[in-house]
Amino acid sequence: MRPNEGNRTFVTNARRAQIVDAAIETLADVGYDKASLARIAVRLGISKGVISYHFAGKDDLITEIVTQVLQQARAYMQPRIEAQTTGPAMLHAYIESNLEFIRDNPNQLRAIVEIVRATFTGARGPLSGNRDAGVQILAELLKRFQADGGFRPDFDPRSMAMAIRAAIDVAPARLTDPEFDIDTYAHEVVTLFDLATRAGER
Amino acid sequence: MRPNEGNRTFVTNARRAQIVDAAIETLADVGYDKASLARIAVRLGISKGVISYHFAGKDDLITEIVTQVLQQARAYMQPRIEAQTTGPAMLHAYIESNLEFIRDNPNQLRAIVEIVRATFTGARGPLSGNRDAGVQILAELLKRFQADGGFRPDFDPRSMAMAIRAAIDVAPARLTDPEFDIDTYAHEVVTLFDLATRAGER
Amino acid sequence: MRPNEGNRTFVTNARRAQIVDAAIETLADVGYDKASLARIAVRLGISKGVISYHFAGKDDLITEIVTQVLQQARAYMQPRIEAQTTGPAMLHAYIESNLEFIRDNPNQLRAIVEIVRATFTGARGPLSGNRDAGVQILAELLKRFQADGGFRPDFDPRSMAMAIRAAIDVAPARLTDPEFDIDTYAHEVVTLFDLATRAGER
Amino acid sequence: MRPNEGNRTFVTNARRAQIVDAAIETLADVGYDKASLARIAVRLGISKGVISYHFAGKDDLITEIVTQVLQQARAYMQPRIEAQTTGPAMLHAYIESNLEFIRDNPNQLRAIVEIVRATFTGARGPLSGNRDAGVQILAELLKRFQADGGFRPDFDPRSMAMAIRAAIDVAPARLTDPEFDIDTYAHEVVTLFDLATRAGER
DNA sequence: TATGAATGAGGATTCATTCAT
DNA sequence: TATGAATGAATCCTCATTCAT
Repeated sequence: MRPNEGNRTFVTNARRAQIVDAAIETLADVGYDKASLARIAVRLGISKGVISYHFAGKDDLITEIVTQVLQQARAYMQPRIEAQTTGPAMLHAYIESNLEFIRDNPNQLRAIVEIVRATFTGARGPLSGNRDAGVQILAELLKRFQADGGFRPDFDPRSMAMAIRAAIDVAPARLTDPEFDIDTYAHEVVTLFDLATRAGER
Repeated sequence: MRPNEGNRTFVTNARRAQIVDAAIETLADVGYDKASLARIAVRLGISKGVISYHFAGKDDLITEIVTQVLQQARAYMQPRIEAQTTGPAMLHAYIESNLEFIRDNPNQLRAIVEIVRATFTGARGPLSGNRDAGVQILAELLKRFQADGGFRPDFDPRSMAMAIRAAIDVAPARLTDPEFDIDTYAHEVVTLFDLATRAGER
Repeated sequence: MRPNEGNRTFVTNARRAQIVDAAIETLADVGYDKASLARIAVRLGISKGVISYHFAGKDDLITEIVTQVLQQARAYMQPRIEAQTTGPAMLHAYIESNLEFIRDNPNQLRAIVEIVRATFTGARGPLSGNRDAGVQILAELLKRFQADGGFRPDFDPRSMAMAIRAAIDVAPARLTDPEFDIDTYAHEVVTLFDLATRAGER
Repeated sequence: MRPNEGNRTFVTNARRAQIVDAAIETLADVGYDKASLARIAVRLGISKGVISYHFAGKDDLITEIVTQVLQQARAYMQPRIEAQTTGPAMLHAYIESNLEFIRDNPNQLRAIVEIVRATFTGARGPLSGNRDAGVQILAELLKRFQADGGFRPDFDPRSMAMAIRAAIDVAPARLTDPEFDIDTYAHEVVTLFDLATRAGER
């Protein structure tokens, strides 16, 4: 019998975590469609069946990864963002905490990006629901501070949010490039979107 | 015997073009990994073998798609960009012509994005070489006009180029969203990067 | 250590009975090949391992089901049949008690039929031995009363027994059909085989 | 590309027939659930993929078998049955032609019986629609001649049809039993149902 | 007694590719 | 040129069984 959510033993949770980790590394390594259960199992040195035992199916595993990483990301970033009181400070914190989290969890993020991208096309896969949740949340934040006068009033929050998220989401894939310095990039992106959103005399 | 590059007949070229078109539509429709040769062949109403006959393999077909689309894109955008003499005008033209080309050739671009994404990860696949050619070219342009004083001198061209390309490359996937208006987006992106790069007293 | 037949505790026997019941329901529900140990365990809310603990294997469980149901069936039908003294009365009792037992124990019988069917083919499985025990016993009965003059002397007892058993064994599967009335069917089958076996002037 | 029904080549049809034959033998040999595509392929000495190439899936293959065998059976039996003008003669022809066809095509019939039985349970599988077509058709025939006075008026046609079909359908599985003589059985079954349905003074 | 955990074989299906015609 | 045919590997998944606890 497969362990259902309610009552999982310690060992079960450890195995699940192990499998999730291996899956994340595999996704980061070889991409979504090459990240087969077999490959993940090999990386762990276990049988394919173990994964099937601990997860209802590939979708279940993928969902778990997304849930887990997003939760970690939220835990890291949310307090930093919500601590800010002005629009520019919020945006600064938003971009910086995002890119820092990416820097410190490159595989996790590469995996997520792989999943989102693979899932996005054709509305298939286990994510179909919350796919541009990220853009929407950021757009709401921008709109709020725009109303407060913290930003220039004449930009479209959704377009701006899309551009910001695009600038962030592109980072995980670049991390393998030795010429890419994510801290420099973070500083540049913060500055550019500060200039792009700042209220004031022109 | 398979026709080698040198001497291709008219029919051969027509078939190749046909197959490339069908492949582009399929990629745009169902994504990279579901875009099997079988699916492409069915869309054309031909046998799978035809594709194998005209292309050395799937990689060859993919490469051809990329080559062809990039060439079209270049043909459309390059004159417009090179007609400009100032940095801001060049950037305006760059962003606008990119997004216009995307608007007018959504399938081509979705296909390219699918290919890049699938190919990017793990340095495998037929694109491994020129993967951030786009970023590099744009970075060069920015650097040039930065030297001329057309842009503020203190941004990192490569980072800026990455952010710009990210904002552009995210568009094809959004085109299916009925709430997404690419013209509005184009205008917003032009404005935001104009503000972000503009030289001058602040 | 697995409990061997000799000394089984009360709890062990209770568990075995529980498992047998769940297995019967599962077999009746989803058929032989979909009746996996996992499904049976889920129906009981226990671990798969429990079944493996109490039974040497799937074959052992199946054998137990057959043994148990056949014993119940015999207990129900045998007295009724043996109480008769004439051929026609015996046959009447045989058919009627069989179909009544089926009516009152539909799941048990559906399970048995599933097992027999799956087992029968290819002489594999745990039943290979006593598979047409039913036909043989009935054939003996017919032969006996045929010798006594209770039936027409010129039918082949084995063929007749096969036809009778076929008419009976087909009933369990029909029970789910709302248009099928087993009491009507019982009456019809009794009549038809009465006519078919009756001795006498024609 | 898979050959669709419309335009099949000679070779394709030959292969399909070969596969259908091997599938029939396999079904007859080892039963429905053990009759995997792999096993069928091995019997033919071909790759599993060949079956997938010629048939859309297992269901497609099964459906083809059923269609083909039923068509052969109909072609053999229908003229014989329809040539009769009286009820008893019709029933005689029905039972006899059925059992002769079974005798001459034992594997085909064993396969069909396997499929029907496996499919029957739980309304799953590719046959769900026409499952007791056989009973219904026979019931109609009986009812017609009953109305004509060719049979005794007081039996229930559906119950009688069920019993007759049951007696017939049990034969294929018995064919492996060396003690079972299908011609004797046919004669006995004809006689018994003749007695059971015959109109007249009693 | 019972459980959770793991295994490895086997299930159907899809795929890119090859080859004879 | 084009096709149909076949291959074999890889996909995910389900299963009966075993074993340590």
